Amino acid sequence: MSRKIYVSAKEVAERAGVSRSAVSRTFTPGASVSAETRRRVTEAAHELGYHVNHLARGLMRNESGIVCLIVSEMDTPYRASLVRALTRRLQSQSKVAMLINTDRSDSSVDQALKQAISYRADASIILSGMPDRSITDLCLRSGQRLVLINRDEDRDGALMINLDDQEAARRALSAFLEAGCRSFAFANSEVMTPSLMAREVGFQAAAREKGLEVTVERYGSTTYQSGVVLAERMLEREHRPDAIFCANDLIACGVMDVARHRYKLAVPEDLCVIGFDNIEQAAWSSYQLTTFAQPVEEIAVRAVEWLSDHRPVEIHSHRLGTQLIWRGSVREAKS
Amino acid sequence: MSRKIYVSAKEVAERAGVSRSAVSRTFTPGASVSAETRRRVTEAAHELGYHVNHLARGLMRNESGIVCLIVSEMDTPYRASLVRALTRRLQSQSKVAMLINTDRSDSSVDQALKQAISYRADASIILSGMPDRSITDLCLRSGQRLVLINRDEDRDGALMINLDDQEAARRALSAFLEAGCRSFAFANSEVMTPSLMAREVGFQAAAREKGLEVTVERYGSTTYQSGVVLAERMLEREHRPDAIFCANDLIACGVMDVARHRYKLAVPEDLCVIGFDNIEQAAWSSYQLTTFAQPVEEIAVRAVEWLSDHRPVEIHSHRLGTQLIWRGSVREAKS
DNA sequence: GGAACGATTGCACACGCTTGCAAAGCGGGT
DNA sequence: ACCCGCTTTGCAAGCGTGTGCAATCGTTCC
Repeated sequence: MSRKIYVSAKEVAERAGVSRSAVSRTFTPGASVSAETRRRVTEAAHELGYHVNHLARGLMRNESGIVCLIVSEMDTPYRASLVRALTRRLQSQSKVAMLINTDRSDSSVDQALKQAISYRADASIILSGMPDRSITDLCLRSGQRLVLINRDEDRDGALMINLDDQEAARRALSAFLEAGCRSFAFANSEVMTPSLMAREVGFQAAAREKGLEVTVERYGSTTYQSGVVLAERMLEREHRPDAIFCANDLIACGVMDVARHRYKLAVPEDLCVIGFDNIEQAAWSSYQLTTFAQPVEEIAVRAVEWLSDHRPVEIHSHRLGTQLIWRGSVREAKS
Repeated sequence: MSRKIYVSAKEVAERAGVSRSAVSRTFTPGASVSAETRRRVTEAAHELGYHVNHLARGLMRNESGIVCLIVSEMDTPYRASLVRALTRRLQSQSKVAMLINTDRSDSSVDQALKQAISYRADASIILSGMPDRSITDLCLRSGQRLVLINRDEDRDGALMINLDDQEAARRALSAFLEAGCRSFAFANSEVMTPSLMAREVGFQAAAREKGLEVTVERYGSTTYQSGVVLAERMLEREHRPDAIFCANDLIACGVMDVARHRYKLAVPEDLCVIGFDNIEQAAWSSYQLTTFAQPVEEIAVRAVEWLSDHRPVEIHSHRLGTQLIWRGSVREAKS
């Protein structure tokens, strides 16, 4: 099966009886072509099924139109929705997403960034892991733009988009307090992403300000199964918490299921739960989880608008707010 | 911010004191280079941060290494897991996934395929929608490989991967029968994908063979919310079904939640439910949904192995089996 | 009619890479 | 010493574009 079958501008030019440059210009917005030439070219192109070769164009322009999304566990609800929002946004700016899957290891993120470089991506958006500084430097030096989402470490020249996790944690605590809760716990994974840690630390700090203690438990990664284990550990105890703030909606779902099915606790009467992310399942009637909504759409907008912003960049960091979505996993305030 | 900052093979060659071809060959597996030259080149390359330009390489070789994944609603659990499996698999073959989001419309799929052509993708994998024949023909003529997953329509030269939906539907019916169910329903969306329809038709046909009737209800798309509406319609009736086969796990979750919370039915005692896909949530203890597992990994393997298979292709179609995962949403057979 | 001017167009080079081809190097066998 | 065969290397052509530059064309104005 031969392969050099794509039709080229040259063939279109011959068919249309014009020079090759005319073809090129026809497909270059803002170039100078007469209406007649353009017509003949587009016609010939259509007949032959010609499409500009973006690889060659990228070679010339030093601008491939490719943006790499570097992400691990992308089948997780929150990640998936973010990836979707980003690809949509990119497409609307006539860029295209190259999806690179990593495991949690930073070395695989390094590997992914090298891929990005090889394909001369205009930018890379990192949703998981933290690459080595030498690699990010290389990216930046190569003229690539870099966006870090929810990774706190600094990289000069990269755009960092973060949430106000601490603020959210404080709100969570006051929601619990208004509901009359007395004993607080935080259910975390062992992943220790800065943003996850900020939730934990923020929750603890807010409690301490009120003279309250928080039991922190950590286990595994940010999954439903971890939530199951965490809940078992927490609810086994003598003094069970009556309020659990979870690093994550998935964990929260696991916690709720164990609380209800295994310990026969009623949510929110016996136990209040707050999650984070507002994944789709949080709204399902089995959970009705009160949680913080990540501004996924806004994250995508900010990330992508920064990519196409050709001015020398000033703002390198956004801290976006989250919205507390009230559902049924926290008691109504006693009025 | 200037842009032509990527280091090229020429610079590496100068630094290493060799010809530019030597550099090229160093990075071409199987090319003839002496150990010494290779060493000097890799060293220089490393120092300068050189990475082969895949755009230019693709231009020469007529092989970009890019594979387009064309998909709608990719934040849906099943889709997300498939996308993940595919990207992983592709990466392991040192290909890379370009992710294109479409809405349900076929025209947006056409658009996506044109993108694929523009980037000279080696192949396109279509997970949603059905593109116009003229476009797929163009793709094939251009030497692009095409994989259609779960879309039944024929396209000569494309690989089609389907599930044995009908067979699964039959198994669902006999599972219900063994559980002693009497009144059967099928909860479908209005999407009418061939594969969804096969489940419906297969279920109905199997029932008819036993002289039984199936109530079919269709609504919306294949989401949790549709499941909610479908369940309301079905359970409102005089004669409620005591067995519902759902086109989809998401629908099944919606159905179960409505059955339990709104109609106070016990699953599986009052109502048996079977889903399809085996999404992660099906295993959550709030659902414990008995469902058919799609062989996601195998789909990915088959799709990708076909892409790198350079022999003239013979087999153009796979029909893969599904596995019934027994959980708690169907009664045990009375022994 | 001629000049001046702007809009089009074609030529040719550049982008960074691969690869066929021929020249060069190297070693061994006679 | 010579020749043969194999490996290594450099040269240069080509992949499909974009674009600066100069040439051409058509129009308007005096």
